[in-house]
Amino acid sequence: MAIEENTAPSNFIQNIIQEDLDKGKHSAIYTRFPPEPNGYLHIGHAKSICLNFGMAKKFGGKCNLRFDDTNPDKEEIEYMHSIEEDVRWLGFEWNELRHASDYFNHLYMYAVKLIMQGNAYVDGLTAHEIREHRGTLTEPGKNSPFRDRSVEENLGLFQRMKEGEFEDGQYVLRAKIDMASPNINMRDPTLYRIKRTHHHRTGDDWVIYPMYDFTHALSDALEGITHSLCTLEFEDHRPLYDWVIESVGAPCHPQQIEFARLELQYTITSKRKLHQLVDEGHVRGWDDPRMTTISGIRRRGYTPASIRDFCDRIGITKKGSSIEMGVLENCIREDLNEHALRVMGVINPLKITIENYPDGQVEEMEAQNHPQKPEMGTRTVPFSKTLYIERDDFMEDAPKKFFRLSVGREVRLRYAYYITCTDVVKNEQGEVIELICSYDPTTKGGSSPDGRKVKGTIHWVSAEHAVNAQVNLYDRLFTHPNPGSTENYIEHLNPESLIEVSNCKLEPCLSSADLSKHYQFERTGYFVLDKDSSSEALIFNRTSTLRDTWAKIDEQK
RNA sequence: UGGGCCGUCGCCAAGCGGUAAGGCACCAGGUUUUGAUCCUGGCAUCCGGAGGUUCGAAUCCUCCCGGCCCAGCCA
Repeated sequence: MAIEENTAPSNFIQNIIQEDLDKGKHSAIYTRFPPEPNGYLHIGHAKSICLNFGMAKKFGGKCNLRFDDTNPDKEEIEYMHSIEEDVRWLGFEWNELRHASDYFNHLYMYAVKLIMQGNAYVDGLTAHEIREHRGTLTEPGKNSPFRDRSVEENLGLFQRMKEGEFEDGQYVLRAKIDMASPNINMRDPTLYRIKRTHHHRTGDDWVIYPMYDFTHALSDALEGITHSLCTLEFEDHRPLYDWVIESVGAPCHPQQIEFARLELQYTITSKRKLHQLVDEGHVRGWDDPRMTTISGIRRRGYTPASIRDFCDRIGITKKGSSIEMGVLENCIREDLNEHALRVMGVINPLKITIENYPDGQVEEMEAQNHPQKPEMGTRTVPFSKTLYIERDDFMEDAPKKFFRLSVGREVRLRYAYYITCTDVVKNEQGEVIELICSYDPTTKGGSSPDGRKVKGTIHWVSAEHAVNAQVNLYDRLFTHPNPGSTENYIEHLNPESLIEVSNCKLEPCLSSADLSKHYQFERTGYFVLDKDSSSEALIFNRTSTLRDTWAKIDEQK
């Protein structure tokens, strides 16, 4: 843990904060993570969470969790709960939990102040007309005919907007800035709109709701935020952010700093598209283990530490970039290699009978829970005449480099005996359904007194003692490295992103697995119990495979 | 094309005028009762390109090339 906290490389935001602290601009820093509660958090949010909470932690400052709940059309309580759960799961605790809606009264008064100063006006143009007046990227906009209403008239109209005298869309409050600004955000942006929607927190108290640019800047200022960290697309909004704060004379002026959002190859990190995957049933919910939502990743078996490590490794810059999946996979493998209990599980069973092993005999073989960590202890695994091994560990016409089982070849059964395959049993279709083997009784525990070597060691499970389970094998959700950039990303869904395998044979101790334990099924991958699992029907999710150099060699042929 | 931002190894990323960190990936070898782990070594004479300033530039200046973002009463 202590090591983890110190591995994050420096980044430009950290440098700015350090400098502000050194120069005495601030005595302590205050950040915030401000999601809109309109969906579940994803891996991209994790980057922002780790940055905001991480900077506060590093410099002994504070960080708030604030729900940016100014658009009741899209927001729900359910999302707020999931967001809180996800932030906590990642290992962070907020200083205060706030909502932009906490400030609705305050915000309204600031708006009135702007009007009185002549910095805002009520516009009666329709949305369509406002768009036409805005101009284009290369042409300046035109002033609204209502731009020069008197302060009194604006005040009256704005109050009547608040009191619900008008229809939705009939009027908006706009900042009076500059319709000819080369920055389109400064062409008299909308500050308030009329929206008769029930708000999940303020109920029907309001029929006017403040817009993001107005709300966000002032919420930051009201909370005493020192560094307002957001993503690159808000760069053009910074002049407006500053304008709002300066114009209302807010108590402090937080510094907005933008960084690049996370792009992860072969996935999607857009709330809208994640919504579509869920709504159209392409996945089984927000927490489907194939989703890169925090809840999906959690169900898949990723650990909070591995996600924090990932966020540290990818860095913070202003450069648009796309991270390879391998980085994320490496993070979880590194963590799980360290902490996961080793067990044996056969995903695709092939029966073997050891003909020279006594009928009915059962031996308890001692196995280590972690070969590099004796302190993690040992367990016993029952061994008998009839076993299951992995189908892939047998090959009829095996090449020389194949270190596993084939007729006439000897391998080691992990923690048990050396066995040699003597015969193959096939069904009418010619498929191998059973192997006949013999064992060497002098090799108990897996080493031979004569010192002879075997190249391969394979895992196994005693047939009569095995527990049955369903195992879900996951692969990347998309076959395209950047599905979000394609015309129709749905077309690029990976049809093999989930393979459910039933009747897997696991060693007995797995019957007492629980959600908190991570396992390595030796030689096949890291697994975790699924939340839908029950003692009658065990279900495991594959978090990740192990690195597989054999597969790589095999592929090259 | 008006404005804003960005360009250092396949993917990330340090570097802030003194002569290219690190991680992932990849390659080669060693250890190993997981073809896992672990260990060792290799992997940019070069920093989008061209000029210029300087004893000295990825770092400063000029021009050019390429990419991303902005015209919601979304955030």
